[in-house]
Amino acid sequence: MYLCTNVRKEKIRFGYFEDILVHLHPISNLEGANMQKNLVIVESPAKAKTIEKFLGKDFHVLSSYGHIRDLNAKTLSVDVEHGYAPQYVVPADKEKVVETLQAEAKSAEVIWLASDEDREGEAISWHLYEVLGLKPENTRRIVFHEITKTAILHAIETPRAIDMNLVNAQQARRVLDRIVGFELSPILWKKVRPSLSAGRVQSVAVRLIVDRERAINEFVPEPSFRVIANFILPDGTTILKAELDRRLKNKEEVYAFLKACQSATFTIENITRKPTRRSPAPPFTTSTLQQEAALKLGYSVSQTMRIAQMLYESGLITYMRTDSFNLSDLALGTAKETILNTYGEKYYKFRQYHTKNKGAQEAHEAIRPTYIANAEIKGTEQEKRLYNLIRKRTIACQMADAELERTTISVSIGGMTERFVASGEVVVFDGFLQVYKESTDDENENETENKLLPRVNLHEELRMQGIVATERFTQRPARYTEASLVRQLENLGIGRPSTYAPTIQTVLNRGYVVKGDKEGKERTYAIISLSGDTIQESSKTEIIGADRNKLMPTDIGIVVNDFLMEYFQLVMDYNFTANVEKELDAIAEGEEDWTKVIDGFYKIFHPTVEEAIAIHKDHRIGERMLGNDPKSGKPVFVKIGRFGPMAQIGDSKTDKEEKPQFATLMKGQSIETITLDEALKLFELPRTLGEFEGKTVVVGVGRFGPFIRHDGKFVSIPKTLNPLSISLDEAVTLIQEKRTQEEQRHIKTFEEEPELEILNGRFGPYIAYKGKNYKIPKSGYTPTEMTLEECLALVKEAEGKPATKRRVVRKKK
DNA sequence: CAGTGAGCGAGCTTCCGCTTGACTT
Repeated sequence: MYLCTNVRKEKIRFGYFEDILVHLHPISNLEGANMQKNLVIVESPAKAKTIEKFLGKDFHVLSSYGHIRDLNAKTLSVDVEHGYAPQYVVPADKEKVVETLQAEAKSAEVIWLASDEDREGEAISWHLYEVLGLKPENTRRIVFHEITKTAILHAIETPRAIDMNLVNAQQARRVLDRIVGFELSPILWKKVRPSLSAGRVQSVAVRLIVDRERAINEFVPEPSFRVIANFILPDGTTILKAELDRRLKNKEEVYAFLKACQSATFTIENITRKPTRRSPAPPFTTSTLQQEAALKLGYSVSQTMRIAQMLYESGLITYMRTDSFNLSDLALGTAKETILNTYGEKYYKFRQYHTKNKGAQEAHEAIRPTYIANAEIKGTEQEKRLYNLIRKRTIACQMADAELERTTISVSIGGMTERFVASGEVVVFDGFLQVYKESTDDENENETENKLLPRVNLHEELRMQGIVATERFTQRPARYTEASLVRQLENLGIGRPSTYAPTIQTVLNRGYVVKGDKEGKERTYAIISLSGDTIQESSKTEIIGADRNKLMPTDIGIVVNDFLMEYFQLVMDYNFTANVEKELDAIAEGEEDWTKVIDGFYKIFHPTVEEAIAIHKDHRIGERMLGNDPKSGKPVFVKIGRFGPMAQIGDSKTDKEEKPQFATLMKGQSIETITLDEALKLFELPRTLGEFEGKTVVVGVGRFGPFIRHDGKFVSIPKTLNPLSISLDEAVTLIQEKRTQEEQRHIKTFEEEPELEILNGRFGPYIAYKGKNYKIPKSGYTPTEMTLEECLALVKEAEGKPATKRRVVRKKK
């Protein structure tokens, strides 16, 4: 137990763990005939399997499956009054692993703790040491950065002690995250909604998305005119397209400029050729793999990780949760060989990439194929595609630069200072581009790039064919995708490779963020063109701001974010994690005591928690007062209700006489932006539109959006119609449409067997029988002419087969 | 599939980082 109290560097060096080294048996002693019992413990079972092959039969290699001990999941488990002492327990799902390891350790001569060489890995070794009740004399701590025979044998020859400073840095990290998460979350349960959560990583992830959405809302596009001219070269046929070297501010400027051009002479004023180079991107880390797999293959972050895990378990790639650019000497060698064999010497270049964070200890390699020469793998189509991506990126990073030539032609306009400029890029030597080109999520990739320019001569006079000035607008900031959010988190040093995908899942699960589409708006823009002697103006429309599969904050996300921003700036600061990391590094260096670091934080943090609870004693977070109801004079406000954002007239706390009225906000409305008038309209629902066929037609909003009720049946109102202003005629049309759809749904029924029907569904005709649905094969059947026997035969056939495999959606709690 | 929301209030929820399976609803 004294191990987790303040241990200074000196104490470590000459203390408890030094004994482990002091009492080491010489290695040679281990090689005796009956002393083959070495137990090596690593973190991952796949790694265990590989290493066991390298070490031979004297070594048994087992896996701890990550951490084996943690703070109790149900309670704070940090004694904030007594030195922040953590209470660790072995979680239920780890009991079996611990049992196995304990039994094996008992009968082993020497136990080698071989968890990763980073903060978490060091802590895993220490927990193993404690939980398994290991003895200093026969326990050794070893580390290796790559899984190769030489690296592992070298590690075995150079064991060290457990680094308690590093362990303490991990304990500080763990305790801090627990305190932040478990002190903030309960405030949200009370003030906003049960089961919500806040934390050092997830709350900042939500903040990024909220901030971005606000920047988008506040963005005002600024127009300007982009001017492009077409010139005819002296040969009379070839066209040179060039853009004016500045944008024109407004129509007046455009007209003035085009008028001046009518009589101007255009001359080739300058031609420059500049060689440029492009270098390959470094090999993949978790976050860059996630980005490229999203851009090139369309995989979600979690999909990429699931597929990569399969490849890793099959021994095809190295570990997929890493932030290291490092490649083993072996990998560098085989990459070289592959490139020389396939592309030749000209294409090879040795490169070493350095991991960005300087203090980082490289626990793993970059993500690469285990055997780089291996171009074809067995597996699913998805696995093959991801493998190819990884392989190409790995090979490309050891290839020569691409050499390009950039040509710029400038055309002077008689008597003016502006120039028309055409630029093009030609690949002189493709180098790494032959294998891999990095993708970009920049939507305005310039179309004028990468084009071959026609041959022109200096001082040549050109004939102007036409000039077109098109109104363009500055672009709003882009919404985050899963992958671009991960990239931003990594840039800020927030989160780890193993948590990027789960963090996104958490903020989605809590309802802070949704992944979805946004419809664009139409915008008109002006085009002013000069052709021959005439200047013409026209206008066109374009759709702007449309988005697919982007992350957007919900009302709950915004309300929670604003609350956290108001009271817990320290934790919400984009630099908070980076600052914490500095402290953790100091602890790892033995310069700081971990409990003192935590105390420094807690003394600032905890009072803000108390303050937030006190101030918000009888006020819920996120309520916004809109004004008073003109009819009753009662207050109208919006807030987060049990079922999401809602509006309310009257307050039960001040008004004991009458029950308040409630109305759910409609899709697209937000607590932040809704006006009093818009909110009051919501209370007009449900509204009776009139009668149809002697029955009332009512419009309302339910759990699944706006609907019309008539004769006990419901019809959804499509997005194109506004439920607040829908007319009786429109409603009747919808009811009739639904009826014809219903009729078409029933293709065929059978008198003999009323339980069996042939129906028309979203995916075409199918058989419905006793509550289950059965597919009708595409060929060989005409649904309208099928007999009952044929149908029953298909049902029987389907029953015989095992149920179609279903994808596991999510573990339900 | 479909109009919910207080009131009296038990007992529950939650963090971040390591790592893989196991439920077939």
